[in-house]
Order: sequence, then C-alpha cells, then structure tokens
Amino acid sequence: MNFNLRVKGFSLQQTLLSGQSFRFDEIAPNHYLVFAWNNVVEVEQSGDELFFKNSTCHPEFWHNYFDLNYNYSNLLCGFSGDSILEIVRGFCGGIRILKQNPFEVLICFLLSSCNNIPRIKKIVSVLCRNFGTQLSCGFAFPTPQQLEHCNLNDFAILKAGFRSAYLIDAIRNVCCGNLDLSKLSSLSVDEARKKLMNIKGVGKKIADCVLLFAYHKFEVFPIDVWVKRVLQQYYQSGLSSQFLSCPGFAQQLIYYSKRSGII
DNA sequence: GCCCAGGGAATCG
DNA sequence: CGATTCCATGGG
Repeated sequence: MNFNLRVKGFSLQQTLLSGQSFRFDEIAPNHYLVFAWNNVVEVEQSGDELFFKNSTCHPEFWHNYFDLNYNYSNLLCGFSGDSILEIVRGFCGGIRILKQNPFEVLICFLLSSCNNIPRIKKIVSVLCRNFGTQLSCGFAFPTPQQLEHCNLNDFAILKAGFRSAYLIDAIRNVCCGNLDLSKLSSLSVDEARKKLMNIKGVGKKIADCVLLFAYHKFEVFPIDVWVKRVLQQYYQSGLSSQFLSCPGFAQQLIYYSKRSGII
C-alpha cells in the first residue's frame, strides 16, 4: 500500500536518529525502511510530505506511530527562556517521540548497556531474523511467546554477551505474567518504574527509556552518558523550569544535539 | 593484547 | 540519600 502524509515541523531523519529506535535501515539518503510493531514500510521525506511505499498497513498506523497528532509546537514554545533549549530546539525541533512496542523497547534497551548503536542494531536484527515472524520485507520483532523457550545456547548467535541473561530474565517475567506490560500504562510512573526495575539489568535509566519510548511518559528523564555531560556542562545549578516543563522531550533533543556535537 | 562502548548493582560514607 | 567502585562482553 502506498500513500502520502503531510506533516508540519516533523523530521523523519531527526526522529529516527535520536536514539529511541533500533528498527530502521537507511536504504538511500533520507530514505528509510522502518519496522514498527508488526509492520514495515519504506518512507521518505521531502519537505512537508512523507512518502510511504509498500506499507503493510493503513496510514493511520504510521500517523500514530510517528506521533503526528501531538502538539509539539506547544512543547517547543515552552522551552523559551532557556538558552540551551532554544539552541537545540532550532537544531532538532523536528524530533517526535515514537509510539513503540513496550516489549521491543525493553529488550532493545537491555542490549544497550555497555554497547554502541550499530552493534545494538545488529544484535536486534539477528534476533528478529531468527525468532520473529516474516513480513513482506524483513522480520517483525519477536513476541514474548516466540522467545519463551530460548536459552543461553539459543541466544549465542546474537553475540550479546552477558546481556543474553538479561533478555532471558525479561522474557520469563513477561511470559509468566509477573510483568504485565499491558497494565503498566494504568499505573503511576513511579509504580510502573518499580515493576520494570524488578527485571535483571533494568535500572532507572532503562526503565525510564521504556516509559518514555513505549508509554509516552514525557515526565520521565532518562539520563545517559551524553545527557549527563550536558547537565555537568550547562546545568550545574539545576534544571530550569523550561526543562522541567517536559523533561522527556527536552532530554531527547539534548541527546541528539550532544551526539551531533553542536552543544 | 588492549581499549572502547554505557549501564546496573553492590558497597560504602 | 549520593558517590564510588566493580562488573560484564564483543568488535576494531
């Protein structure tokens, strides 16, 4: 299925490259193969237009996935008065927070510890190819049930090292109902975070990544090494009220900007 | 053979 | 509580 969507202020490239997803491939400059939930699409941005090709689903799915309904200009306006946030807003204000599958985000960020993005993407692609459902192009991220009976030997192909044990613990807890990902959204952020942190290898940072990238909890603030550097550089005396107006989104712009070397 | 990647957990004070 | 130290593995 092919179709177009008109967007305002959105940047496909900034959104995909902002470190929240590991499930896309650049097939040409500014032209991506994007996997989400059980779907895949080729997408390209030109100005205010998104061109979708060979989508496995209807436009509404991608509209929701890329969070195109949310009023981000309000958030960006709220950053006025904080000089750092004004800079990053001008640099990458086209970032949107994707609506990703919680199980997928949990597994991907468990793989992120002591790791780099290209390698995480490689591990995830091997995981999908070996255990996920085949799509028209590529493979879907495996469900908890598809991974339920995997052991350390099965995961040796991932070359994920010590992280494989984390995956197995997470899968087991999800499959037995100990961690019910479908119920986290009804809990308070603090309660949901506690539940996630019961998984081996999940601390506050990874829990907050799941809450932000899968549950759209903009009030959380995952602090990774890049963001920590910015805090030490510019926010020694504390975060501004503008920052605290939407920590999750501010964090995402700061991460992308710091990694790009503009701040 | 060494260094790097980026987090969690345990153990302090 | 916050700060410090140790730990884990594969790729270049």
